[in-house]
Amino acid sequence: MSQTSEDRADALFHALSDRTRRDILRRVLAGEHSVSALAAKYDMSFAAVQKHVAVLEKAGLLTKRRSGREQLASGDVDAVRSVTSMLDELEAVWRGRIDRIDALLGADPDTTSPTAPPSPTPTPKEK
Amino acid sequence: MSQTSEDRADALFHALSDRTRRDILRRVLAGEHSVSALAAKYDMSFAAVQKHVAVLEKAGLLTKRRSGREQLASGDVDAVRSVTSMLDELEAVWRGRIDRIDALLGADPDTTSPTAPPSPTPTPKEK
DNA sequence: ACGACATACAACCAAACGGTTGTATGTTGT
DNA sequence: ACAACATACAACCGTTTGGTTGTATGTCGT
Repeated sequence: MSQTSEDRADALFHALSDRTRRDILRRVLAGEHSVSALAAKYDMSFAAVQKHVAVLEKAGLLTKRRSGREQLASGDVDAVRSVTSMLDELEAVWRGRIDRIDALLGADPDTTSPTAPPSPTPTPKEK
Repeated sequence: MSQTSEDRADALFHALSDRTRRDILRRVLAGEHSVSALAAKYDMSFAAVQKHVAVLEKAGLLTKRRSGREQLASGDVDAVRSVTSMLDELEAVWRGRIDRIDALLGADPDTTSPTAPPSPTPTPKEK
């Protein structure tokens, strides 16, 4: 029921734990790519790549947009940033200042990030 | 055989993809804990927790140090930072600043042209 | 209308994962 | 010496993962 931040973290880190998916993510962060354009880059079946794209999409790391018969995928940099902030939280624990573990989901105002755009809360989704 | 950076990324993200392991990592980043002290915190067998610790150790996220009959684990914040820098690299790709990353991508100048901002933003980077 | 293309999805399979119990080995305190 | 503790590790088991092939549906160009 409750979409805990841990559920989301599970999905994000799991999605990032495969090198093909990380590579796909790099490409779609650089620009839109259709699923078949992506599939052409890898030595595996189209269906396999399609599954990888689906994993990334469910984790919120990319979004798809239909254009005719193609499905164009683009990376969501905010999701990447949300992972970064989870790691920053770990680093904060290391420094000894355990702010509030449950503040990990968002609303973390005092983030000393050099390029901090005002888009904290990642896309809420269900699983 | 030297493990490639992708192998290392696989291990790091996989290690972080389990919530119990993330919780263990938080604890050992805050301070040293013996394996049995960690195991006492979770509703699972000692062996299960021991396996989680081993996964974190193989990924380089924690190190163990023997003290008598106990094995004291502490988190390695540098490993956490290395993950952060991987994500920063992804964000750099998103910004269009593909420094030497296209070499990692395989250097296929094919579908790369969509959103290419010619903005030479002198944002500082660290890795 | 039709064929080639783009995607979606089900069924299947081997391997890896996350857990268990059991056993072995070393360490500490009495 | 010995019992309790701390750890390591093997064997096993059900589920998930990452891949395959096959089939179905929708879209574009001619």
